[in-house]
Amino acid sequence: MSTPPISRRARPSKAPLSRDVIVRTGLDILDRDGLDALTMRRVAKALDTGPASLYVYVAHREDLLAAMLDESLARVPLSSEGTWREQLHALAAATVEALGRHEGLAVVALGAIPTGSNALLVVDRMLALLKEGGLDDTTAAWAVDLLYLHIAAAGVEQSAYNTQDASEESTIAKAKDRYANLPGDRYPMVTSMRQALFAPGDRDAWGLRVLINGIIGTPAE
Amino acid sequence: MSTPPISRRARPSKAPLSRDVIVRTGLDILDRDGLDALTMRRVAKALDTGPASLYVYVAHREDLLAAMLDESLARVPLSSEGTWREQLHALAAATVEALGRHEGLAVVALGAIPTGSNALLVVDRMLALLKEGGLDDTTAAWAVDLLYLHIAAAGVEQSAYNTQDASEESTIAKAKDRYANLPGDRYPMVTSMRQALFAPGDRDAWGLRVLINGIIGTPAE
DNA sequence: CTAGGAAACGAACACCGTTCGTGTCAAACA
DNA sequence: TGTTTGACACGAACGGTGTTCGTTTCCTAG
Repeated sequence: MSTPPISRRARPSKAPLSRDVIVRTGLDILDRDGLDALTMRRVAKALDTGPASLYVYVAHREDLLAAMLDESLARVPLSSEGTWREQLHALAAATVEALGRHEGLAVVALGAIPTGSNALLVVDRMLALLKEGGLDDTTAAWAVDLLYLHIAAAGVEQSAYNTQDASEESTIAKAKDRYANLPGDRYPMVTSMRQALFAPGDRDAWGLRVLINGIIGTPAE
Repeated sequence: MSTPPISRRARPSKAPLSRDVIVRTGLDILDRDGLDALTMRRVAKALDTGPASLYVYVAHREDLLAAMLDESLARVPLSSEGTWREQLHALAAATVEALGRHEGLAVVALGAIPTGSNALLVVDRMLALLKEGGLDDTTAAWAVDLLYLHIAAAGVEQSAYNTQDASEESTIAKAKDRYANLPGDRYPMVTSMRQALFAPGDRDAWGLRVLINGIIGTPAE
């Protein structure tokens, strides 16, 4: 194709590139088409440019993902009403939900020590609430570690569940099937408790209650 | 190159392909060179064949990873000594360690309902121990959910820590640095508790104690 | 000894992340 | 005002990737 080099002056004033618009565009694509679709080329095309241009603002794809993670953590409400327990529960639940809303982002948070500025705000708030609950420094530090790990993991789970290809058979239905046809002698408990395993209920809230109860009742060392 | 088509008869009796040898070769490569090195081409080359040949036994790369995950779960000792609590703790810790030994494998376990035959054995044993502890069906079911989630997440963390490129500066040291230079007014707790946050200690064991204590003290619904 | 079917394979497709060198433009300086 | 400069944008390419297709090879069953 012989596209003559159009002066950018002539074009209808393209919005300038910046780290922020790249991150936001990335989140758009992620939400619309999933993690596999989030390629540097795709982001570049959405911004009407080539992939090379992105590398001025972003070191590599992982860097972009980390920035997207922190951006999506910006929307977590840091304070709420109630006792410190209720506030901690609400904060954790909100963070899980923020992570769960974008497929694959929570995985980025999982292996790493929180470092983004918004992630650190969440951690800071958590520590404050734990201290308000009367925990000593060591227990509070370990607790925030454990909570953050759980939050990231729960976020992964939630996003995996949210992002079910409507086209293919539900993952849960498949698993149910598999559990139903298991040899009862090799897996006696799984087989006999099949019903309870798949029964509905608010497991997320229960999990957070378990963690908080356990933290309160288990001083470090 | 004019390599004349050598009849396989003439070759020194290449070991035949099979799902098992592919999975084992995959684990070898993963342990030796990391997740990024685990490409279909690399596995094929290690087996002295082309990538296309693998697809007879393996549906796609993810399928291979899932098979590798279950294979590495085969080595988890399912029973030990002590009270049901101690046994549950040991089982969970052993599973975390098995997952943590192979970089990136735990991530595969994270989003999914356990379905592999070895994963199911672990789940079955956990359910048995929880029932031995006197929990009702619903609580035991939710507890195994929560424990499995934690185990997978802890495995990811451990493998991320194990797989530190010896070449580059330790991730922990970098985080310590970042925490040291944080604005104290924006992150008061993180800043003031910096010491406790990075202090050593057996956080993994504490985390499991927290979970088990919490489970015992938090009946479902 | 032959026919059939499963396994292995070579080549290719459509992408990917990332880098390099060149071009362009707006602000800073003379 | 004219010129320099340096940051940004971009086209093209490199060296890979997972996966598929059509063909060839080989073992086994008749």
